[in-house]
Amino acid sequence: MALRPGDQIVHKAAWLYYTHGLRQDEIARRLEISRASVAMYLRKARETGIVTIAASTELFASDVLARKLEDRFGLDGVWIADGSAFPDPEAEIPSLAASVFLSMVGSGQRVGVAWGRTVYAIADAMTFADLKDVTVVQLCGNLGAPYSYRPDQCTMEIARRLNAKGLNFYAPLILSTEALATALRAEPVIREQLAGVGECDMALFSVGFADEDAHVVKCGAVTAAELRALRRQGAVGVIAGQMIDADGAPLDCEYNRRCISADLTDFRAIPKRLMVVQEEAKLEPLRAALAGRFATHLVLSRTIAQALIDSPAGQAG
Amino acid sequence: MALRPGDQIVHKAAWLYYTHGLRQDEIARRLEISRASVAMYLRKARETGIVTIAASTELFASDVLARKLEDRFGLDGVWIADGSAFPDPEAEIPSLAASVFLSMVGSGQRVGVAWGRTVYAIADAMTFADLKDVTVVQLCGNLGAPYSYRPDQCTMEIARRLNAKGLNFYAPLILSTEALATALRAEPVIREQLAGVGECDMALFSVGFADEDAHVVKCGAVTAAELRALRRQGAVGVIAGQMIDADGAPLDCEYNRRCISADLTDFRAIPKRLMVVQEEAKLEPLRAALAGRFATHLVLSRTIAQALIDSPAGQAG
DNA sequence: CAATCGTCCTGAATAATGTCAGCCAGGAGG
DNA sequence: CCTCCTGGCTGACATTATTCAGGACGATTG
Repeated sequence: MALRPGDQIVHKAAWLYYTHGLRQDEIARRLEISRASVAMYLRKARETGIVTIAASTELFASDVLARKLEDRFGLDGVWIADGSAFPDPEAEIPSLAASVFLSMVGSGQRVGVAWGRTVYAIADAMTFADLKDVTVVQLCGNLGAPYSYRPDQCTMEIARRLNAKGLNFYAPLILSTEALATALRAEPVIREQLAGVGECDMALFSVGFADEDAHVVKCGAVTAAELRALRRQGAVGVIAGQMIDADGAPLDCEYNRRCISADLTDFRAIPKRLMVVQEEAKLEPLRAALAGRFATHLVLSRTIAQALIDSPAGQAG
Repeated sequence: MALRPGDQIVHKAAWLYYTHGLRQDEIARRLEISRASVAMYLRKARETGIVTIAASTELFASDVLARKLEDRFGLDGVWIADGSAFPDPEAEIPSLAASVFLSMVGSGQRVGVAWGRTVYAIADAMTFADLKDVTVVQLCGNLGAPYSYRPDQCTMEIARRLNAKGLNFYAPLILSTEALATALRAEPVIREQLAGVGECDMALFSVGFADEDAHVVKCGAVTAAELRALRRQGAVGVIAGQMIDADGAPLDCEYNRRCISADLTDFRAIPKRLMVVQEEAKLEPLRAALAGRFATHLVLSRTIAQALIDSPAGQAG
């Protein structure tokens, strides 16, 4: 808590520049250092979250299509990335999602984080912030080692950016037998962590494919054949590692019972649940997730948003 | 909610510049406008809170003296302005307080605001922010017309800066008889507003002098003679227009009963209560306010903080 | 104790940004 | 139909910020 002496001057420069609007040369004079150092300190201040710069996401929320989606699916907020703020379309959804996320978290909160390529990209696009007393908890177990978007990495990276405490989950996502999964869930450390899900103020997650491209397949937790079987049983999407059917109900299957992850009923009790969908092809899982009312807030691309509106009303909303 | 077409381009420019880090000339090229316009839009975006720039207040909180005050008076946060971030010592406390305040409010919250020179100065120093669903409520009745720091002005100004809804109090602060005050308190509009105090998530206030310099005297609500009498009865400070004694208890006096303002017990039920003390001479009222546990968070100058530590332990902490 | 390394700093050149007088289009009023 | 006015935009220029090669200083090591 006590500032390192080297950081003090960074804070001071940042304060004078951003709060009082002094010019860099004035600051240099007052602090008796060179102008170049001031510029350097200011960059450091921005990079470490000593100063926070946030642009409004209003642009993406103020849109008829967004309003329609809110009404149709009973969502509290929808943001649509349409590539009109172009640079690098790949980066747009993650950085929009990161901004929306940051505008939703506040000091003192507890946020649950799932995992996946999308969540990792969001973590990566997130600016550093200087929040107080924030806890980031991992919503599901871990994948085997040599996989790049590991759940614990998502959690830790977001925690780092928010200047928050990260709570990792010390269990694999998928176990080989139901019995082992049950036993592990009963372990105090794990039970506590699972119970903690209900205390989150918000959640950040995406929805995954339930097909051969699913992360759980790619990382070897499930074979392609097993997944095809699950699909025949009705799996259409994956939320926090668990299979859901087209109505958004957790699939009653052996796979889900082998899975160590947030209970989806507890999950739905979290007041704010931000879902981010990046891939154009995820219409089916997305519809399932919405039918299951997993999200209260949604970030997606214009094309998939349009597809959602065009698709038949079905069981949702 | 639907952006005015003229604002859309401002949002877009702000997004590209601050979120994606493009240069102004790139943005100009993409948006097919001149670079000068981009610079102008960006200024507008900063001025209207489309982009928010906040510097950490850590510098002022990380200090042994602040820690000591927290321990001694059981406060959740203390910030000390010591003039080391110099420009214009007059402006330092208000802008620090404004930054602290902004870091404490979040979207969806309800904040109560008292009044006074200090609160007005804070409102004035506050940057514009782009919060959602915030309500700013006035904590006490209004003063007579031709006075410059009117409670309703404080409320409305802060509401304006936060992009929030302001709820004014349609009653005078002081009435001429107890009977009238009682009758007025029973009016539905007023009763509702008074009841609303308990629902606030945070409060912003200062503590006033209980002497001839008090605002209530200057603005003519109370005569100097009346105030001397109150002082003899034990009044040492003023919180939201009401007299408190050295122990921080509301003074049981006719004046307080004529006063339309937040019930101080309800007030203390607000979870976060930020008190700001600007004047060096306010040691006595400050001690009273702390003894009464009105504040959970405190912003003050180094000299008065030091005086507080040096003063005998008394009944506080 | 000198050599080596790393860190933090600076001056000067380069790049980016802020400003302002003036221009243009469109609306109101004569 | 012209004139004036307003608001929004621009080009050119002045100001301000960033960068980077190199220098100073202190710590570490052989």
